[in-house]
Amino acid sequence: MSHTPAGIRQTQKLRTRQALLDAALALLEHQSLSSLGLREVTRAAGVTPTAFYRHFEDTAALGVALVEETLGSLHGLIAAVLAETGDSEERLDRSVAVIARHVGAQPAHFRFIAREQHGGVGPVRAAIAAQLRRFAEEVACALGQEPGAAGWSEEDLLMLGGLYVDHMVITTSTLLEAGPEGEAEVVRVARRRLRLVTIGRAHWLDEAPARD
Amino acid sequence: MSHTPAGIRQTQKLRTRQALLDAALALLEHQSLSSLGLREVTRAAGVTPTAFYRHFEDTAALGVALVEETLGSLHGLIAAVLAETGDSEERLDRSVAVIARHVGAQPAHFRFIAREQHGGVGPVRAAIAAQLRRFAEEVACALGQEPGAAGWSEEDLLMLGGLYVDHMVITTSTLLEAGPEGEAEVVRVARRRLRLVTIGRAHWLDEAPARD
DNA sequence: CGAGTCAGTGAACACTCGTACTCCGAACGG
DNA sequence: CCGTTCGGAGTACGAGTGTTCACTGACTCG
Repeated sequence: MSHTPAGIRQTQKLRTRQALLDAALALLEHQSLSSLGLREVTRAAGVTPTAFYRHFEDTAALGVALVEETLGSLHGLIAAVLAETGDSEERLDRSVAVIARHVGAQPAHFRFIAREQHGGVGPVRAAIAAQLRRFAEEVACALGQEPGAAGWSEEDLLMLGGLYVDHMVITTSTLLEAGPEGEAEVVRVARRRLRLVTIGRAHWLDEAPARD
Repeated sequence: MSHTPAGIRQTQKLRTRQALLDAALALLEHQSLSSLGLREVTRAAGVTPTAFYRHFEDTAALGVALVEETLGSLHGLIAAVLAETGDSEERLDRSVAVIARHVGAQPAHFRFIAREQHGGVGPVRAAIAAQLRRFAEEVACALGQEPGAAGWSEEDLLMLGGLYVDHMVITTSTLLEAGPEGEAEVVRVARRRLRLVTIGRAHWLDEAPARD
């Protein structure tokens, strides 16, 4: 339903495109994008190397597509979690839980992001940085609408949003390293860290100098 | 002076070994370790591919050596900075300044660390993680000896040390992305973030629940 | 001095890689 | 219905890869 105006042709095209993306993601579990071969991907996807060019110009372009696939659908989700009612403590726990659940559900996607955030492929780095900046802005916006944010400058809100987002990223990669059995401990420490930040937030206006 | 018991032979060996490390580091500026070719390195170092095996088993082993070279000499430095007298604000500014100076002095080394921290080469990831864990422990130890740390559990000190270390890493990679001209702004934001953490630290015992 | 060690050489191995061709045949649009 | 479009197959090429092997010659040490 909804709008699927595509014919059989475009459907098949999208199908193989997705096969390429999936195959690449599976291969990227144990290596990084810069060492991923075009042929390697097509072999795993069950297509000929030449077919790759019908969908992506580079493996770099494929990487950018993977970034969109992973992070593109996450926007708004954080804002939604932060917008729910409850005190700081509750919202904090919920946020961490949401992250842990997402990472547990699609580990390969987040491993890819963590790996390529500082990886060797420029366009992919840029795509990830752009998405994370958007996240930071969204978080800052959500924080700005809380009552506790009165008196905060826009710059400090962005700083705080970036802080939260960076910690989100760190937490995901720590979760991936820890594996399922270490998840509980990682979540526990992550919550403590965020709690400390929250406490600092509550006293920010009392003690932070106006300017430097 | 000191102890250089090595003959001409071992000296030359160490010289080419260093040439390999330097060449690799230069090449790693624009790519990641997993895509770094053995031949590529030897070519840049002015040696034949076979000579590589006299020094390293893998490119992975070379990566581990690079980790040691970059982070091995940094231990104690942080503790020294933190041990200096002055209030939190001063120590905080000094720490950030030290980081900025080191990153500015040897950007390639830190770019390598940031890139391979979550990169595709397992042994290198492990080596970096081990070094960072040591840093976190050292920071925790230094913090524990301050008067303000009275009443803190060892676990919370480690949590805080890890928080500082992770932020150190984030700051370095942000500095690298920003380049020399953006350094001042990055340092400014980094200081603010640390200040927020410090404020949270000051009120931690008042508001943090005992256990979860 | 002379035997032994060993860092580095050079050639050859069997691959994999990205890319440029031509060609096929099913889906498309007038 | 028929000509066109186009996703994908197949083949081939040159370049680059990691690794092995026998070898050389300068340094080391008894």
